[in-house]
Order: sequence, then structure tokens, then C-alpha cells
Amino acid sequence: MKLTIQEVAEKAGVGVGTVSRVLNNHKSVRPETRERVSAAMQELGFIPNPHARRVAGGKSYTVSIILQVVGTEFYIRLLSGLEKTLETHRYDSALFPLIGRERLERYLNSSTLAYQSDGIVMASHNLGDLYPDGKLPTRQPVVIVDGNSCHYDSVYLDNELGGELAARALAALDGEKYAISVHQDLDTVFKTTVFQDRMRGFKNYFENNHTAMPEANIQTITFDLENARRATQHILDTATLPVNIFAAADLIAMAVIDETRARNLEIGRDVRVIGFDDHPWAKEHGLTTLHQPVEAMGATAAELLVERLSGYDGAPRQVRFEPRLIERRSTLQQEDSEI
Amino acid sequence: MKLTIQEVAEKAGVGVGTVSRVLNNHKSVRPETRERVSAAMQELGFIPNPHARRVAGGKSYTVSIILQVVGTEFYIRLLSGLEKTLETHRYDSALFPLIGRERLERYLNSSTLAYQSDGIVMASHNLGDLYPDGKLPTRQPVVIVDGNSCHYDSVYLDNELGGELAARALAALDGEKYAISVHQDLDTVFKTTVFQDRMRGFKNYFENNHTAMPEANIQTITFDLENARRATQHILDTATLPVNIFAAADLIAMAVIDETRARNLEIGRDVRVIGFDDHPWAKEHGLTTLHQPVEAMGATAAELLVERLSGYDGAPRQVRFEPRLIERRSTLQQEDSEI
DNA sequence: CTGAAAGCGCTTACAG
DNA sequence: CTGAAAGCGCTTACAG
Repeated sequence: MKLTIQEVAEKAGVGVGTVSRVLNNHKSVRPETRERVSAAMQELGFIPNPHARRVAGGKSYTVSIILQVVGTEFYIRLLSGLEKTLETHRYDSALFPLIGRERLERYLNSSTLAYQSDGIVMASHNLGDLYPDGKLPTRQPVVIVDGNSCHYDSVYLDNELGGELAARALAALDGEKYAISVHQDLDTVFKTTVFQDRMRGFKNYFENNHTAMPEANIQTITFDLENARRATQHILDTATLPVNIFAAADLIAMAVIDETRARNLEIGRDVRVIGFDDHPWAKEHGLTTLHQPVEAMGATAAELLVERLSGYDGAPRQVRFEPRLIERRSTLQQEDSEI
Repeated sequence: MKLTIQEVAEKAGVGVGTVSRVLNNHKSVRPETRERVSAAMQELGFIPNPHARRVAGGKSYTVSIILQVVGTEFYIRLLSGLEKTLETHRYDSALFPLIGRERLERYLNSSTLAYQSDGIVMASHNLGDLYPDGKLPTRQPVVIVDGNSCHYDSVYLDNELGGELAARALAALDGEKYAISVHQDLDTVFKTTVFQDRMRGFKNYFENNHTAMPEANIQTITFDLENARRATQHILDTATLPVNIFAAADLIAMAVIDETRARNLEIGRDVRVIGFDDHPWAKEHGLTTLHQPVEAMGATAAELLVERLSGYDGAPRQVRFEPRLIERRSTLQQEDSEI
């Protein structure tokens, strides 16, 4: 059952060094030899022992992904982008939930896998509130995704721009303007600034254009459907139709749509709404929203980390992704379009 | 920076073999020597390289925890129980989110950490729908927690009993009886039967006691606050007060309480509710609920796995935990008690 | 381009 | 009870 490069070498009629070289994609292997070895591995069903690779080569080919444990679509997509790309480069990944600070410390301080991995991907966290100097106490390369820090390679969406784009689209519509944003629980280690960024951009647009956007029209809620629903009710109870709402996340926009329907009002005519994320289901609901290339962001973060692990040692790189406004029925002022 | 048992051995004035022995808690080390070595490790801040241990000893001291990625209180508590106990036994753990089937296959089939770990803890899944024979395709020891399978050591709560206890408590109260249960999304790999089990016990009680519990009084919803709220509204819109509601999870019970208050009705007098879980916050809300020793279940699962990893090879063991009814204000019929 | 050999940091019989 | 030595499965200069 336990295969080693030993048997692969024999089968292929080469030395173990050569097997190791094809395993590591060394350029200095004749294509023909490489072929033969690959075939042997294939036939035998050989799987290299990552622990041995680590011991011998000083690399574990393992990356730790630290994130808040939430089952939201965003993280599932982000993870998928990360893992797919890491796999391409023959890196494996393990998840470490960011539940509390002492837990994070433990990860970083003991003989844990998290610590022994070659690098760390940190999701949705700028590290500032966690560590005064904004650095993780580790010597591993770190990349940040869905957040940014001047100390580490970072991949982030320009959320502020997203807020601006939403504001501009909303401003073009007639009727009152509202927004529903999200605030994080204060007692969590998990801190993201994405929602604040979106709202900053949103408000800025109105300010810069001397358009009215009363602070009172902005509600900030915790991230769940029920609160989103309640916030929508609050708006619809008091506002004069039509109203235009910027929901800082698609999920919230869905609550707006639901409540609108529950009141027999019409999306597009009475209530216009713009979401944020462009999750796969946004399309079928005709939701105008800001598209966020989540998988691509994950993939890019993975690439950056792999480069570091391959020896790149330049200054921290900031990769900025731009959100794109996807216009759908939920902001169409005209009477119902065909579909 | 990189310390090895070499330097520890020198510092302690012993051979590397001895250092290794104290590392592995071998009995055959003189207490005095053990002391000296421990002190040396302490001083040097030595951390053993788990990969080397794996290669040399054939064990990685690593356990894979496979679970649905959801940030619910239940899983955070379960994880805490698991990890704490594993740590005691010097095992490390990594999380592998059960997002899709192909992902699980990948974990189990490649040179991944999940595959290379010494054992697997599978949470909230009976494996039946995932694999026809109800077994994970791996040679690693597996233990199941919050679920059970005749093929593996399992640690589970008697959810059926919990349902019965809830029914009995509800039956003792005057007024109509209702229940709000939970169904899983069908398109998820994640399958748990806990809610079905709770409802089976609940219904059984009424049947066995020839008491009325119309099927129509039972609603089954997806697990979120908004649906819970809606289900409660449905009940309160139609029922005659007082009503007694069994909520299959504390979170749902909270929605019942919220909606009750929103209608200016009184918990205990107009609406009685029993939850399930006894999460820490249940107490402060005066929620009567079924206590579930989540951390203890995690700890027990960890113990069972460690025993397997230490060589135990008996038949699968089933450890059943019993829920306990905790009576609080939410089922107190009397007029308001003082606090 | 490739083989033989030393080495990674640990564990574990084997002697004593 | 403990040291010296072989070995775990791989990687990587070092020669050729």
C-alpha cells in the first residue's frame, strides 16, 4: 500500500533523484525521461508523502488559510478560487477558523500545522486591530485577501469605488435615496472594513455632487436577513414612493425585494434596489448589483503567495480589483420589461 | 532559529533518543532525566517538527476535522471541545470544510493534509447519503460526532429523547401546542438527522399519550431567523392564546420570543416556548430549553479517536448523551415572577 | 541530463 | 533507564 519514490524509480528504470526532479518540475529532465517517470507514477498510483518532502526540502507545500468561519457565499467562492490555484501549483491548504484571538496565537505559536505551513492567507482582515504593528507574529509569508495592509501582499476590491458607482446609479433615478449597510459585531476578532468602505464611497459621491443624501436615510444593521427585512420595513413605512435603496450586500438586497413583494409593490417601479457582490443567484432575481470577481481575487492571492514561496522577495504588492455595476431589472425605471 | 532535538540533547547532556522519549511520554525515562530534558526544551523554546515526527514515526499527530462551514454557536462550541482535548493528547487539528462532495473526495484521495492526517472527525453527518456503504473511503480511523453510524465510533445526543422531553413539558401546559422544526437544504452534501430525530420523539410522545398534536401545527423551515419569525407569525395569527411552542433550536425560540414581544404579548402567559441547545445566552433570556453538552460531546469524540490512534481496535463504540430539560421563565404559567 | 550519496529532524529497535 | 545507529521518504548539491 505504501509506495515510495523508490519503487517508482525502479519501475521507471531511473534513480530516485530523477523521480524527485519530475515531482518538482525541475527543468533539467529530458522530456522522454519525464514521460517515463510520470507513467510509472500514474500506474502505481504513487502519492508523494508531503511530510517527507517537508523534512527533506524544508517546504511543506502547505498553506494555511485563516478566515472567519461563516458559510456565506462569499467565502465559499473565495475559498474555491484560492484552493484551485494553490492546487495548480501543487500546494495544499488547510483552514483555520478565526474564532478568537487566543486561538490565533495558538496557531502561530505552537507546533501546529498552521505554523508549520509554508505561508498564510488571511481573509477579510487588515490585522490592524489585532496587532498594534499590523503584522502577524510569524516568519511565514503572508498575503491578505479581501483586505489590505501595507506590510503584506494584498488583494482587495475597491469597495469605495463600488459605493460611488452605486451612488451614481441611484442618483440618476427619481425619488428618495436610502442605504442599508452592515456593521460588524464589536466583540469579534473578525474585523473587516469593506462595508465602511462601501458607505464612504457612497456618501462621498453625494457630497461631491451636492446632492441630498440625509444621514438619517442610512441604516446600519447586523448582517442577517431579518434585520435587513426590518430595515426595509422602516424605509417603506415612512418614505414616499418611489424609493431607491443601496443595499451593501446582495443578501440584504434580497430582503428588500422580498419585503417589496410582500407589500404588493413593484421592484423597479416603486422600489429600486442595488446590491453588492453579484452572487450567482443575483442574476435570476434581476438584481442590479456591483460585481465582485471573488474567485479571481482568491486566485490572485494564491498566485502572490506562491511567488513568495518560490523566492520572490520584493516589496509588498497591492492588487486592486474594480467592482463593475451590473444593471438589471431592479433599477429599471420603465414599466416592466418583457422578462 | 531552527532548533532540533540535537541541541536539546546537548544542552541536557543526553542522547537524542532520550529527548525523543520524553517528547513521546515514554515511561522508561527516569523522572530526573525527564525533568532535565524538559527544562532544556523549555529554555531553548524547542518545538518539535511534526513533519519529521511523521516521517520517522509514521504518525503525524494530526487530526482532520470535517464539518460544514457554518459559524453557528453549536460548531464553535463543538470545535472548542474537540480541539482542547486533542491538544491534551498532543494532537493538532485542521479543519476541512464540507462544501461539496467532489471536495471531500479530493481530501480523501490526494496527498492532502486531510488524507495524511492520522484520523478523521466527521461532524453532523451519518455518511449514509454520501457513500452507499456508509463508510468514508479511507483507511484512517474515523469518529463521528453529532451523528452516528454503526461503522464508526460515534458520539451523539439522543435527540429523540429531547423531543419527547419537550413534548412532555409542553403537554403539561394548557392551550394549543405547536412546533417549528428545521429542514436541511436538499442540495447540500451536508446531511444531519438531528432535527428529524427531535421531531420524531416529539410526535411519538403525543401519539403514545393519545394527546392531540395535529400535523398541521408543525411547521418545518430552513434554519434562519427570518423564517422562524414568519413561522411564529403564522402561529400567532391563527391560534387562540395561550399557545405553547416547541422550537427545534434555541435560535428559533429566540425568534418566537421576539415576535411575541413585538405583539405586546407575554412570554409565559400568552406564549410558552421551549428551545433546544441551551446555548449560553438562553439563560439570560429565560428560555426553557433542552441542554446539550456540546463541548463534552466534542471532548468525548476526541478521546475516542485518540484511543484508536493509540492502537485500540475494538468494535465501533456508540456514546449516547442525554439532553436535559432546563426549565426557565419561558414556560412558567404563573404570572410574572419577580425578575 | 542523471545517478549515488549525504542530509532533513525525528523515532525506535538494539544493545548495554 | 539510555546511547549509538539505522531508518522514515524525500531533496539537493556533487560529480559525471
